[in-house]
Formats: sequence, C-alpha cells, structure tokens
Amino acid sequence: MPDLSGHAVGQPQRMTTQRRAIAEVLGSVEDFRSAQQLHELLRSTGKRIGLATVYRALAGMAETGEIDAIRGPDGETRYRRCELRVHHHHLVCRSCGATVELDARTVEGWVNALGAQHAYTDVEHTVELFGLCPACSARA
Amino acid sequence: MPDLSGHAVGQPQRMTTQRRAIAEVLGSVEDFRSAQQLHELLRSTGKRIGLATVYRALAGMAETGEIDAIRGPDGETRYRRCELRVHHHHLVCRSCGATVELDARTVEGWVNALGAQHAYTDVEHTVELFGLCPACSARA
DNA sequence: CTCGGTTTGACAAGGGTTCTCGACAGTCCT
DNA sequence: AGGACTGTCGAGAACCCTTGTCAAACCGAG
Repeated sequence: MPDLSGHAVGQPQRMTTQRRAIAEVLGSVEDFRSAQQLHELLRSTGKRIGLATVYRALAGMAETGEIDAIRGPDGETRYRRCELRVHHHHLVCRSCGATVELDARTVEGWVNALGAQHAYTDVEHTVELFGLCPACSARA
Repeated sequence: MPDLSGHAVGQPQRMTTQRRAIAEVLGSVEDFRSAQQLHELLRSTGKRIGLATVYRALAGMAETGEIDAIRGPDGETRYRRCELRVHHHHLVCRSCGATVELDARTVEGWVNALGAQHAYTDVEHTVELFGLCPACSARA
C-alpha cells in the first residue's frame, strides 16, 4: 500500500482531522507543553478531541522525530515542535518555559567518547538543562 | 516548602530501625533499584516496613546527597548508593543495570558555559547515559 | 523513665499515561 | 456502488508510581 499522505514518512499513520489539529496547535506554540495542556488548548478552541487521541498522536509524532519530547523532573512529558530537524538538546526556563535549542555536537562527541572508553555500545543519552531565562532571572 | 538552597542539609533525621534497614539494603546492592524493588527486598527478608516509609527515606537520602536518584524512561525513579561523594553522572546498562560512575567535570564546564552564553541563571542539568555494557554487548 | 515531637504504616487519594471497546471513517476489492 | 477491512476516535476505566492522611508506635533529650 503506497503512502500518499505526503508528510510523515515512516509508520503508516493516517492524517486525520484530529492529528492535523494537534500539529496545528504545536505550530502555534513556542515552548514545551504537556499532553494535557495541549488537550485543553484544543478543547478551548471548540475542537472535540479525546485525551487519549492527543497522547497517541504525540507519542507517534515523537517517535518519527516530528516533534521533541522531554520529561520534566515531575515526571510529566512535554512536547514541542522544534526548529532544528537534527538531534539537539534544550535549555528550558523552569519558570516561564522559554526554550533555547542547543547544537548537540559537543555532547555527542563527549558521549561517544565515554561510551567507547567503557566499552559500552548502543549508548543513548538524556541531556536536558533547566534554568531561569534572562527575563525570569531579572524578575526574581 | 520552597527549599531552593540546593545544598542545605535540612533537619536532622532520626536514625530509626527502618532507615537503617534501607541504608543496609542499599549498601548490599550494586545497581539502581526502584523504591518498590527495595521495599520488596526488605519485605522478603522478613522486615516489616511500609512502602511509604521507603519512599520517604529514599527521597530524604537523595536530597542530602547520601544516595543518587535517576529517573528512567518509564518514569520510575531508581536509587543507588554511589561511591563518589561529589556530583557525577552515570552510564547504565539498559539490559543488566551495571553502572559506571562518570566524573562530571566535562559536563559541568560545558553546562555552565552554555548557561552563561544564553544568560540563563540557576541552571540545573539532567545527564544520564544508557547503553549496553561489554558483557551484554557480547551476548547480543 | 517521661514526655513531646518525629516517624511509621495501612490505606486512600493524586496525577500522568495507557488500555478497552463499541462506534466510525477511510480504503480496497469486486 | 456495495461490502468487507483496517486504522482511528473518544469516554471512561484501568494502571502505575508516588504522595497524602492520621492514629499509633517510636526515638532520644532531659
């Protein structure tokens, strides 16, 4: 079965009204949002959509690399459509959510070196930075 | 309960039978274990101890730096008594749990530089590496 | 030993995420 | 077009880890 969806080249995911709506909201938002926040956003604009659908769509998009997901210290997973299409990391303001995308070359190199040094293979890494952005720092 | 000091040791904790038992189990185990696993371990050795107590004790120990806590991709928090007393990171085998403690100087410097570069303050970081240890790599 | 604040533990929420399952809606085949 | 198929939806329940609740047990200073 040929894929005519045009977008997401990967698993056979249908482009439904709901997924389109989710992608749209993600495009209109700058910082990381939780699945529940996005669900509320959609609901507040009149869209009828189930929470489970939001979770499913986000999980799918995250898997194909279409969006980025990070897990905060509270265990909540937050999503964001990033500018950089390649692997990168984030510096997130823990107060207002403002996000800076970080080129990952430095970490990548460092991670690979350490993996090799200890003969570990197939090394994945989690690197997230949380701080206070300039604005929030000033306000404090 | 805004304890943002970061290093303050907090109130003195009483040394109770339960806490002693928890510290003991942690000392007899090499890799990261979840609170529930530790609870089961204690129960299986005849100790009568509540799950909530285990959670409380672990949270406390983690706060004082007595033990290290990491949150896996499944959202479960795992604890371990580490050798290094100073801040460091981990390279964990995702198959058998074998753990290598990593000197953190490189990351620290990198993190601080990036924080300053973007004028973010009070930057905290999450850096964890998951891979396959030599043994598990060979077995694969 | 006594007394008062701390800690405990069984149980019940909490909060996020995933599963269930009947109802639907695109697709494919004929 | 008609009918069978398969992926998706959505409401709610189910799950899981974690954290409150609160009377009773406990620790340790005096």
